[in-house]
Amino acid sequence: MTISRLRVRESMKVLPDSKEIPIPSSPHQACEPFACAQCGVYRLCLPLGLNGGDMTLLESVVKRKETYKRGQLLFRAGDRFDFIYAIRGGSVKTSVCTPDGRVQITGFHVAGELLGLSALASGEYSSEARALETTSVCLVEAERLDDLAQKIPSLQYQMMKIMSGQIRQDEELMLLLGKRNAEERLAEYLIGLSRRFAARNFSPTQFNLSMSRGDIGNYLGIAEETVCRLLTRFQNAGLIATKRREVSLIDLRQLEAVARMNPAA
Amino acid sequence: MTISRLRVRESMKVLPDSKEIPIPSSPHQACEPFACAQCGVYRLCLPLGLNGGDMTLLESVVKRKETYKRGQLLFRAGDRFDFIYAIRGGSVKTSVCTPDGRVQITGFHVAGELLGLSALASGEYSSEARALETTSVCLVEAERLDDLAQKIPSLQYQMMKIMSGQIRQDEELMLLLGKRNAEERLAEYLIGLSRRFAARNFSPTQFNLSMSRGDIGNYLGIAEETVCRLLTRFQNAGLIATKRREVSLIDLRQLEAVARMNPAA
DNA sequence: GACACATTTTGATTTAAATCAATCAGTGCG
DNA sequence: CGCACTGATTGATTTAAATCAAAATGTGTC
Repeated sequence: MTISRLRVRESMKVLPDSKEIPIPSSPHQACEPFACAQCGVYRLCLPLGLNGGDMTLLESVVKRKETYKRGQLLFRAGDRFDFIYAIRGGSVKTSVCTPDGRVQITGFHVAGELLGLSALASGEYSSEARALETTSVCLVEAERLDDLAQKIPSLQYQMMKIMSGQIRQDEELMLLLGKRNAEERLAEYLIGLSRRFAARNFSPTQFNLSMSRGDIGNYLGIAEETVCRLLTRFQNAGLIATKRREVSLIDLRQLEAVARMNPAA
Repeated sequence: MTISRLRVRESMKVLPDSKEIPIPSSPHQACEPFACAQCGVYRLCLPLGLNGGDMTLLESVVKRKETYKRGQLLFRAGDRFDFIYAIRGGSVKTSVCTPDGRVQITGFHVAGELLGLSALASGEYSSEARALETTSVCLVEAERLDDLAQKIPSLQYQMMKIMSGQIRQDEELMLLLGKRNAEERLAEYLIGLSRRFAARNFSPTQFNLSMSRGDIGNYLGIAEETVCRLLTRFQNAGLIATKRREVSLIDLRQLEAVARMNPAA
């Protein structure tokens, strides 16, 4: 009795990704100490009205500031939960995988975003995080988080808000993975990137993808080849222009029509 | 230039679900007041070591205890965030949808689970929740949540843990939607239900599905017909037995092999 | 600069699952 | 009871996207 046809599809194979450096025993150079208040992204990573005193308190638990190079791991699934990571610059992908090695990328993260929140429940990271390019982060010691939250009441609330936002974002991704075709997924993806860049005062119509076509496909639940074909199709239709990892969104309105998600904009 | 073929697939259509009662202007009977400490599921909905005093405090903000009948809405996406819902008994489905009306069910929830957490970030619910059968819930006023958290330090931490757990669970669903075939999805689904029932001291091998085949398919990102076909296939293979919504898991080990997720277990 | 290697692109073919189309239980009701 | 209705099941056919295959384009390194 064969339940399964036992054929292994491409999408189910492990990403080889030979570019990935195995395990960095210890991350790279530590940055010079500096104040959160002077950080360009602190508003994003802690979007709360901390007063001066609280800020100092916060700084006291920001343990280290480190940089990772392309392909390096920040943490892996199963690692003990030691730190919350706040991205200062660069970009990171997070992914989960099945015991048999299939990988699903669950997010691409840029400056101002927090990593490692899902580890709170169990004390170990449930996903892995890997730098897509040279990336610098701040680390907040998990152990001192409780302390800190006690001393800064608004902090815990803010963190809950961030987690709540994460849940909402995950709901969107589920909707995308479950109910949208390949074309809509990719259009939606480009629009989403555009919005995030806009929120960070980068150009919303012209940007550089730090992730490969394979990563995009994996994230969107479609094959790498399909990503290429669709990009070509969008380009031929005059919606975008691409040159390798450089993308220009030419007709955002039409792109939104393809994504069929945000009627107005 | 046709970007999209513009064909509307079944999976993209709105669920008609004519059984669903439009909007219950006000929910049904309110239960008699009672103590959380005596609630059969309080350990599940607040898995924390509250001492006597804290428990009393908690009870003071549990606003109402209500029941909903099959098909009734607890809340809708866009509604103002007024309450966190804790399920005492019955079951609820939550879903999100696109502006053009496609629906993705994001979870089925049973006794001891909290609903509405993703509303924290924006102040309005991002998903809708609908009772699958007669369901009773406790409501915690959102406004008094801050207060309460201040007074019971461990509560906020526990809520963060719950949210963290939700994020983890969503990651699993993304993996399932993005990287697993129909057979694996359904097998995994049955196993997941089994575990949840086991955790609540119900039979892990024999249970009643409160959701329709259509709901299961929607949740798993596969067509209703595919759900039926696979259930038949599993049955023919001697893995399960089904009679309408009654399911028996006969060979859990083999079922796990099909899901190919939890090697040991 | 040329070799090795990684990434992207394009084309041909296959396939898992969707859609289309009946039919078959259960359930409730006048 | 028999009629209407919802939900579940099974079969036939179509299709979107995967897989297989190959070439083209970049990138880094010694």
